Amino acid sequence: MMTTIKDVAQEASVSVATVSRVINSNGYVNEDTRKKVEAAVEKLNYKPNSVARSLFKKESKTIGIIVPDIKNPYFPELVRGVEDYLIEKGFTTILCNSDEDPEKEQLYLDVMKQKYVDGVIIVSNTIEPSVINEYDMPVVALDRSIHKDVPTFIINNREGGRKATNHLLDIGCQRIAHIKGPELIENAEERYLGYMDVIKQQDWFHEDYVIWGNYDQKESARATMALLEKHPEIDGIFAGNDVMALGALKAADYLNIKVPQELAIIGFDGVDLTEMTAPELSTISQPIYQMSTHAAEALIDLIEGRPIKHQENIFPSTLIQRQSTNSVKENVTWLQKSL
Amino acid sequence: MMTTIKDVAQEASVSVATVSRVINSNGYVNEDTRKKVEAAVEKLNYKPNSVARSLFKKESKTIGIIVPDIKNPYFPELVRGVEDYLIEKGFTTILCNSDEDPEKEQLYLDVMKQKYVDGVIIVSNTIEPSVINEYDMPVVALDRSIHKDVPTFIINNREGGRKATNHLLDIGCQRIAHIKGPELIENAEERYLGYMDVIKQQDWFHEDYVIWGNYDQKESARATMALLEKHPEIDGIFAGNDVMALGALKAADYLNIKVPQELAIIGFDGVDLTEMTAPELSTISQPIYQMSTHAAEALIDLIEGRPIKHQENIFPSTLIQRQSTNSVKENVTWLQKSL
DNA sequence: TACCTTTGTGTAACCCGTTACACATATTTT
DNA sequence: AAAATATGTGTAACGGGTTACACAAAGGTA
Repeated sequence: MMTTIKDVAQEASVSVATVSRVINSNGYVNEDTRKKVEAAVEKLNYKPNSVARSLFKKESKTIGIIVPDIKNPYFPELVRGVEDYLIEKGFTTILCNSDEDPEKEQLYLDVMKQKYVDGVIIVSNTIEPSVINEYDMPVVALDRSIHKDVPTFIINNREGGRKATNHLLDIGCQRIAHIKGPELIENAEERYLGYMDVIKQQDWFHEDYVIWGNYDQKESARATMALLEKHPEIDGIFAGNDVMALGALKAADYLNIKVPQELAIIGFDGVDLTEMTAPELSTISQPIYQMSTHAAEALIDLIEGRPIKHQENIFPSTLIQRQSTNSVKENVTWLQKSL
Repeated sequence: MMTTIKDVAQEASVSVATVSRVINSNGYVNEDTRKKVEAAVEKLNYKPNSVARSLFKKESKTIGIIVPDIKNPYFPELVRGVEDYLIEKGFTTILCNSDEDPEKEQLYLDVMKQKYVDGVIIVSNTIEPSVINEYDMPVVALDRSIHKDVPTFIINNREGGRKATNHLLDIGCQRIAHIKGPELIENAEERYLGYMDVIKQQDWFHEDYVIWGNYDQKESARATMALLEKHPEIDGIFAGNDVMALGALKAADYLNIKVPQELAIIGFDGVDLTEMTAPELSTISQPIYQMSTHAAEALIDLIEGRPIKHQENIFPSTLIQRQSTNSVKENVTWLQKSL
């Protein structure tokens, strides 16, 4: 059915070893022989069988990426960056949704190990470093750090938290609340600490001003409703991610509080969503695509035995000011720009 | 390094054939022997090497899914449905972003063929049926049909288009425009035809009322701006997908047109996004997750040689009415429900 | 000229499972 | 009791590549 290396060898009247040498460009091959073989390959439309090659070489030109849930708007861009980079380098990408469940993570790692997957990019805060060790595969951590021995690609979340909070102060907010992400997720904690760094010097700070949104829009909206009803003095909200910021926007809309005139809102991550709403959402933007291609690049370096330049790669975040933190609703949006 | 079937055989003092019989539960194995082998497997923590198995069996327990772009909000849910179903059945999922480029599609198919990928789920309107034929792999088409010989999982887009348009009429719209998706995409054409089915009987219909949004928010917003400025009589818009509906919402906001009081907007697809905006977006919802698990199920049936029940699987769409098509802004949202 | 190195190619072992086939013993069937 | 069938297990070929090793011929060096 499929043409094999034997067929090509026969067609070109050489041995399989020679064919192998030609297609892999290694060892000595006479110029005439090479041409004969290439002609045979062409004629028979031969494509080497990756599985056979994998078996011998103990590699698969495949990597896995484990994310909590591809439906979370942060991850498609991340995955896209990884996949784009890898296909370019001749690798295919296996997608795994872990739901932050350590058992699922291990199941995926088991399967991948058995398939000789060459390496894994992991977004996780539940996985134990010892587990990774056990599998003895190249691993890099993306968006969330796992252990100092695992090359890590993240942004400075704490500084981002400070940027967001300072921005709200800069535009004149007097009482700033924070919607915090899940307790177990390190980046949520860091963003919160960034907020605290700035806010703890303010004499008006009140512990009620930190609410809990679980990186979920609906929970965030409910919590924001409760907050705004109890503390109508709040005039600025820094949400730990964009989805929660949209929840806050929702709550404000429901309570007929005008954004940004009466309440300024800023999110975190810079997902595409933030440009889609009205008002458009200010955010601390992560270079998601860049981070992911760099992580993929590092993984390939690990796989191919090259030294990793930096174990810890911290990318800069960028404040993007849009309508949700403008005191006058007249800043330039993409819609205006394009007219 | 890794334990192999030989190690297990030695540990249990049996042949490799017997070990293979035990782990695959086929052929005759004495109860005592089985236990001995199982103990050895346990003791050595043996996991069979999938690559060796693949080589012999010419199968890989891996499938591919080709989507235009995982960043498009419609696809994460689709991919999630497929992945969830397949991991359950012991298959892993390779993700491919084609950007609707036939060359990329072929590149992915080449790679997958070489890796003995067992089957492919394709979302494409560019791929030629002859190409699929060439590869001789199990294929199902999802969201977009390819050819009548390829099992297809879609919704009735034309009927959905009619539903959307009729809904706008039902709530009292007098002049209804349509934002059409890309010309080459069949489902965009169908939704447009559904709109026409309803609208062509109206004496007020004007060809200007159909504008072109390319399934893109920004293009849609621009086109809508132009439309509303030229035709202020428009009081209802049916957008060919949710992202374009958000573009229309954006345009309305920019022109200070109140939604839904002055302009009703309805989208198509039912992606999560539609619940996130304020106002929440009415939409013709697709059972995305269901469709994708059914497609995955059919693919497995094909792979394992079972007959496919239906070549063409058309799922029902559902009208979801939310704030963007309510003449009074008081319908129940998830935020209210949860209070 | 004798010896060494480089070039060129084939044979066969190897990667690690699966299974056809052979063979032996146990259980039924007639 | 003989024949037929079911049960249990091992040997070795196989899948389709890669590469160590052997060997031969050509080119270079002293």
